[in-house]
Amino acid sequence: MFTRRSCAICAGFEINCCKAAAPGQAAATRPDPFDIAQSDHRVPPRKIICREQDMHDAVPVICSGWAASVTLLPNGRRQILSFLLTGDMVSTALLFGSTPNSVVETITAVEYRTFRRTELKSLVFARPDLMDAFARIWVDEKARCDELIIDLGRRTAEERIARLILHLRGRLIARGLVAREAVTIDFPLRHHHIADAVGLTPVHASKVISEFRRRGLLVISDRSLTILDPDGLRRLAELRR
Amino acid sequence: MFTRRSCAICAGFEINCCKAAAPGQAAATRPDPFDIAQSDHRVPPRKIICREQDMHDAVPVICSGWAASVTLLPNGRRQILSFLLTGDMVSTALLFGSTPNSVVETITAVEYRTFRRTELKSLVFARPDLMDAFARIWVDEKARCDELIIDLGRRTAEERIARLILHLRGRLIARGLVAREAVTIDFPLRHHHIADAVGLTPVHASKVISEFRRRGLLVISDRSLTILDPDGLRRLAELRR
DNA sequence: CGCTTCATTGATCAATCTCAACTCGCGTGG
DNA sequence: CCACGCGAGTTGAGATTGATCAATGAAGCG
Repeated sequence: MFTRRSCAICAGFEINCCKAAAPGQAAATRPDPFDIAQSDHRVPPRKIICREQDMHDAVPVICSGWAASVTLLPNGRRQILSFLLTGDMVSTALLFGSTPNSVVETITAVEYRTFRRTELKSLVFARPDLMDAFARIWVDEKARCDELIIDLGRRTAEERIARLILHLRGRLIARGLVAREAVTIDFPLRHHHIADAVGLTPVHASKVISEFRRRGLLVISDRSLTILDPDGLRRLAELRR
Repeated sequence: MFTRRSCAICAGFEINCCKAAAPGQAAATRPDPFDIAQSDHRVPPRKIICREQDMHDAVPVICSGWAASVTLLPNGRRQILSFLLTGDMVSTALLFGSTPNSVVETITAVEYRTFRRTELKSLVFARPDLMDAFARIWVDEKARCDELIIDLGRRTAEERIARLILHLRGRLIARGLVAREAVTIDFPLRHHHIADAVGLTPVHASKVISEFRRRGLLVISDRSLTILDPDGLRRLAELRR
């Protein structure tokens, strides 16, 4: 079983079915987790966790590390639909047995835990409080989805990349995985991840990031990100011109 | 109260809370609809139905006509997140009181019906069968959202437009609003709607559509769409090169 | 040590945008 | 009834953004 610091904002914890969540700091404020089947996995970087078919009865939650949900097009192009961070459920739609047309790929080493879909579903449905927690996760997921549509449809390369970076940082902060005031944070994404997430080529992403560095906005190096000019970056991310 | 032919696949009917659904053809196969508050509205084309704030306690369902959920950017650009057709719920996330960052604009004249959020929510949650129906709607919505991300991120203007048209047609057919074999269908979208939906400028959308016409794939004119070469269009929509 | 992945940079190309001009149809008000 | 303005579609020219191709070097890893 994994040990983590961040169970308190994990999807599995909010829905209170993750056994790892109970023994630690959570015990005082929470009832015992529901006893539903779960299985734990450890995967190295750059591996595929689950393909379309594997998902029929399993709902995975990321316990640690970074992954991405990516769609592969017949012509070899890739689009990352979302990054999955520590504490993320892979997809809320899985609870209803929808077959995703994407694949989950690890970026760093990843620990994840899968729950039995049917069990998890009946548990969530049986309890309004769990359903509310679940709904919150779902609404978040949808909101990010909409944001990405706007980014891809109507924003420039610079704006997209600036926004991606700020959004990721925001999610990490919201999860308590990064201090709000931290200037430098772990950042395992390669340029090709960024490119695939915002609909650009790795070459162009590299050019934009280099330009950001040149302008003193941020530095990405050695698997870490340093935001030197948060306001400048935010201005860029919000609005062109 | 509105009269319609298509209640059988309306979101409001599936969740069985729309009073209009019961008296007609549905009575035989369905129990009486649940008695929750609803209010009916009629709006002319090119009007905004609901802004962000109006939505606090209302969940609208389109009874007839076409509308679009659109986001307005500070620099004047627009992105259509989804088209809303007869029978569509504006957004499943509304059930959970999420505030959308989009506005619903009518394209044709629209009739819609709003339900009280809290009532609808407790009704759906109380009954697993309704919840399943609701979940299906939600999963559909998310799937279309993901598709759009892929389109905007990784497909050309031609592919995007071809796919949009085929998808819309597919939805209309699935709803029984259009015969599967129909060659010409009602199509009230302006070029700027298409452009805003697939992240292009109206002029470029116009050029692509003209090119489609020149190649004998389809004709859009006089508020109707004729697909002359469905296979050619499908081939184009699937895969570049 | 050799291999692969990754980042960088420059040159050139292609897709799409911007700007502009023109047309058409429609509704409105004089 | 006509003039007018407006929204919409078309088309062309030129500008811009981002893609493609190619070469190079650095870093990680068996």
